[in-house]
Amino acid sequence: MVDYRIDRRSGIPAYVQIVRQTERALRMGVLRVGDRLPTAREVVAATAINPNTVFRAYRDLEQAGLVRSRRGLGTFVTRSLARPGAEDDSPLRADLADWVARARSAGLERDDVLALVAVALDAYETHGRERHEHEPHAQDPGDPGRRQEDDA
Amino acid sequence: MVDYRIDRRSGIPAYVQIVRQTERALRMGVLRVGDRLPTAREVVAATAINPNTVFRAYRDLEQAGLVRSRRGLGTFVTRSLARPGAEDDSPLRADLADWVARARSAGLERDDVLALVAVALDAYETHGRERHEHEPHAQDPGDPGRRQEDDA
Amino acid sequence: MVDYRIDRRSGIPAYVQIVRQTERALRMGVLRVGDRLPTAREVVAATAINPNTVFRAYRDLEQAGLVRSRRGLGTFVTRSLARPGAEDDSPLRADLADWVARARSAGLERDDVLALVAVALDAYETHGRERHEHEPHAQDPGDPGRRQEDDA
Amino acid sequence: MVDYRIDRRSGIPAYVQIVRQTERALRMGVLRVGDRLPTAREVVAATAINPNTVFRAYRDLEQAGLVRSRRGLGTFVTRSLARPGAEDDSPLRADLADWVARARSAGLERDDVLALVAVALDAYETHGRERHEHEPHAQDPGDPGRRQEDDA
DNA sequence: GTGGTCTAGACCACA
DNA sequence: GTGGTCTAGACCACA
Repeated sequence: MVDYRIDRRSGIPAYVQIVRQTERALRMGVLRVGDRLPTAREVVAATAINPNTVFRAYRDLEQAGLVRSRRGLGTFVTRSLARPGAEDDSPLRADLADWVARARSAGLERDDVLALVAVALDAYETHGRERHEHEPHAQDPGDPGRRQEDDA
Repeated sequence: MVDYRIDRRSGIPAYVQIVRQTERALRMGVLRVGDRLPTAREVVAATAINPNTVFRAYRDLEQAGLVRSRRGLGTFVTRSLARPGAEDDSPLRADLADWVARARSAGLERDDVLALVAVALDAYETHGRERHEHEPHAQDPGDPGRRQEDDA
Repeated sequence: MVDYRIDRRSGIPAYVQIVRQTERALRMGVLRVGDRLPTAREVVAATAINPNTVFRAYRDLEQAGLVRSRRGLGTFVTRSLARPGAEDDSPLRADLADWVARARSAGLERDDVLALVAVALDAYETHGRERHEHEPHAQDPGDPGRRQEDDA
Repeated sequence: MVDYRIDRRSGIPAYVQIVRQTERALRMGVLRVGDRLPTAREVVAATAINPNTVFRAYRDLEQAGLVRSRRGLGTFVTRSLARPGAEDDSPLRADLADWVARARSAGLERDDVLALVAVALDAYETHGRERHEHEPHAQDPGDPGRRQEDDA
């Protein structure tokens, strides 16, 4: 079950926060095709935001083709964003956990970490790709896709 | 020089994007005490947003004590957010660059990476801290600070 | 300028009525790329529906790629649905006007006419296509496309 | 036998779709006085909607005086909306079929045709009536009746 | 009970 | 001034 956390001081619209947290849950495999999202009432109880706002977020997700709302039944996941390589037990995740622990232990705050990651991603997308790649793979090197606003 | 990039589709207010990008530049040491922020005119030229929106962002930064506007001269950084350990040539950054390259090469998109990092941070803050810490340090483990909404 | 007419007894949600009337105006060339839709306030003044409802309709149109809302400026047409053959002075339109006049003069109400047209369209899509076609043309015969609920 | 088609993406309540399709069948003479409407069970099997929704539609039709539900027997048509001039073999219908074929062959989509017809009806009701009428008839020109929302 | 529409109204973002 | 978010609350549609 996803549990949404709304940060009212963040300046990010609550409905955007719900959309993004849902997408993240889809990417991480926390939500799978067929799963039911929490009902508007449940989200309201958990987050103290208005049902209309939840509804707005779910509608956006529906238009993105990720979920389907069925009146009287609930809202269900229709498409996964899960990626192989992002599983719970993958070496990538274990190594990341180690790195995060080192970074935090070295005195970096959460936001420092996020800033570093954003910069590292930018660097990779701009010029790092070639430096690191020793064998070609299926990635489209020209189109980084619709970037989520991670830090802006 | 910071160059702001405004993503109009992100749903995040433009002025919030400017504030966050500025904070990130401060954290990364891209902006240092005494540096001048781009003028509203420059930002307008680069981003096609209204100067009032830039002023609004700079006002917020000033209230946060990070910059100081001096009439007729410009807006100047008054406080750094740079962290030791986040320097350009730090091992942390090199290791992160490697990890990012592996993740991207494994087929993960930018957003997948950001989701993984957010989850790793959450895990660290919740229960990973003890597991990974072998020697105590000065961080107050109870106060992660005013968290930037990274993923919401 | 489009002027929306909301029929509150029709059972069709007001926002759907606005969306459809806008699409119709685009099809008929009444609205063209670059044109500004009436502001929410103007629609409210003309129709006595709530600004939020107008907003909802315009957002749907935006997500359909037909218009673009710009804060502080208004909402603008970005894509035309105009079809050659549907111009004001086309023979098709003149002949239709004659037919409508005959039908109405024969005692058929507006709804009778609409029912007849719907049936004629169904018949054409099902089996009439071949009967009437003497020479092939570019139409895709298999996919009638996303049918607008005309009569349901 | 009417067979209802529910378009869930249309935004029009399912029960309204049933009511309208029934009315259309009555207008076209597809349903006649004494005919039995499909049972809720049959509609459910064909459309996957809830029986309560069918009942709701039939209740509306009954209140409009068009049908009568007889417990245990079914729901029967009690009033026709058929119009002379709309028969299967009428010249009006043949001419309309030809016009529709021309329009579709010219590249107009179903929705284009519906938009054209709606506009032609509007034009006729507004000012075309006089232009086209050469002999008076029994229609009350002032009362177009309860217009069905065709396009809204 | 669950989703969906609509309203009135406050307040914010942007030009 | 124009669009956009959010709330509270009424009421409807559907299962």
